[in-house]
Amino acid sequence: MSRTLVTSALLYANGPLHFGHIAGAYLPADIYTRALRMAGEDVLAVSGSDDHGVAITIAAEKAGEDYASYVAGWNARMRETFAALDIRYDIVSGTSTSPPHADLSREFFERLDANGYLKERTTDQLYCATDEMFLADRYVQGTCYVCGHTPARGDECPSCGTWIDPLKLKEPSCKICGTAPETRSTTHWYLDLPKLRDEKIGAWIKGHEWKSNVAGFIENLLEDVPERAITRDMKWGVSLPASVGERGEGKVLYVWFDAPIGYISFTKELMVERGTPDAWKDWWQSEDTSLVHFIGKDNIPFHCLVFPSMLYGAKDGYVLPAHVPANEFYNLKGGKFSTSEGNAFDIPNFVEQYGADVTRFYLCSSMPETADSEFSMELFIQTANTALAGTIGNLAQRVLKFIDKNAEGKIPAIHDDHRAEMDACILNECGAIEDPVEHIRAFRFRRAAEAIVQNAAVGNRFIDQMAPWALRKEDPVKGESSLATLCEWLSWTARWMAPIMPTKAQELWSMLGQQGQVLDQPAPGLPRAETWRTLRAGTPLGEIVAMFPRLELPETE
RNA sequence: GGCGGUGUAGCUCAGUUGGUUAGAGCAGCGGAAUCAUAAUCCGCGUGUCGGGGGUUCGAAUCCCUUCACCGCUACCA
Repeated sequence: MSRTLVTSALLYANGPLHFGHIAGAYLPADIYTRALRMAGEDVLAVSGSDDHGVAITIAAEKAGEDYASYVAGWNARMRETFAALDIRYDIVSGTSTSPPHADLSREFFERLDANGYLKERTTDQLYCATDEMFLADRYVQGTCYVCGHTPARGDECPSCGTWIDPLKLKEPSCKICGTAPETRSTTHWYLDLPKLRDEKIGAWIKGHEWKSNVAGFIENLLEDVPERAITRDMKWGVSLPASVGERGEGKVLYVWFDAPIGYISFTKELMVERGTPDAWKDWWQSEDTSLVHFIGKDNIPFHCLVFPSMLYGAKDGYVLPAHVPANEFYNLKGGKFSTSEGNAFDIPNFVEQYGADVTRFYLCSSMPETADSEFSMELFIQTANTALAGTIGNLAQRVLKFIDKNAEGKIPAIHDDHRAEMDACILNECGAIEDPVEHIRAFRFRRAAEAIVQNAAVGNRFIDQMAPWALRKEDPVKGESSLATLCEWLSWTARWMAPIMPTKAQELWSMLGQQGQVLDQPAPGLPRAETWRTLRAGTPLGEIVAMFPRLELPETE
């Protein structure tokens, strides 16, 4: 049986999730997972936090917290945000807490080494004796040796644009404590990406079909692939395997190396919890698995080149990604989402005010699929009121209330005399019908959201055309048939909505008097005249509520 | 500086491997209907596809150039 393994980019644990992350990597993964599951497929969804790296240690020290609790704090915030938005994974873990992670990461190191893909190299680097650490370029400043500008960062001079070699910087100082660093030599391991590219990954990338916005990016990436260091001189991280001996002392795996391995570690962790410790191999080392990485465009090099290189280089039967549906960036109108500037919404707060499904729908319909896009409060409110309250919510309301008043609150029967006419009208004459799940499978999320609304509009045309309020007097039996048809349509609407708006879909499902969870229903696909009617006449409706209350633009905007 | 992206109707965006009169949603204008959360339905767009040049029988779609805005610049994740 084929399986789909869905991953969402691990959140770097030094800040909260904002809508850019959500629209880029998490919401699409959740929608995709739900849609495939409705279609009866076996799906595993994995995500979590990326906990290592210098940025985190510095931020934690600034905050006066130890690394582990600092990271745990952001991880907890991430879970809250997922809960608020109803984004679900089979496991959300963290690279510093997942039990199998350190060993598995070391195993990757050893296998890559044994297979000849690692190189050891000694270089000089700046070392701060006060902070007891080698300084990354961005943590050094000094005077530019080309133009004399001060301060110049360790990587680039803001004045003349020269690429700075930190070792040549005049009067270098540590950005953290301000003291002058010294030069020390250190040994590191490098991943031989050029070799991996030439052996396999280059051809694989060229032969693979990528999303259009990904394709261009990685092609020219291939031209100039560097060997990349995969170790660092610091304490916070995964220590090197014992097999490298004392040369590995005081060193850890570089954060980008261990981070993607987290996807595998978390899967292992989950399978251990489930009592099937070997089952992770069915997902990671089976030809039947379709591996899908949801990421933002900043992660394209890692997920299309580096991580596949690692998976291949381990030579342990790992699958390579089938799809990397990277999104572009989602900006806040007039700027970008930034945690530091306070122009990022507090998501749980936002959701409490406007509702999870409305938020999910708007993010889905404005997702940066092919180009950067933006979040606008005005458009959010407008979308909620026109597409959701107006087209979908109102369809449910006008049909169900009418039945409540005029048809005893039970699903009416379709009469044989009218069946053909009604089917032809709603299935063929009231407008094009699209299957949202089909779009979701193709990673066309915006189109999927649009399709749901379009299908609801078909229902609105049908009711306007049939005018059951007039038929009630002229031809009551036909009126009932039209209402029966509309109830069927609403049940399809609920199922079409489910992956994107699970809670609202369930609400509609219950209003129709249906039992169980709408997400447990098979994905509906497109209705066909012979088989599309499934409701039982006489079923009493549930309590009728307004699905999408109209929203107003806040004054403060 | 380098690399990359974007620039299509008032707004947000689609435009597949170049090909009939360049599309959607929202907003706007006109009309119909009144079951419904003043929610629905119908009709209405002469857009220099940022500017300029080129390739082609034919380009928003390929090439060159130019302007504007944006992102990244790899011991940053």
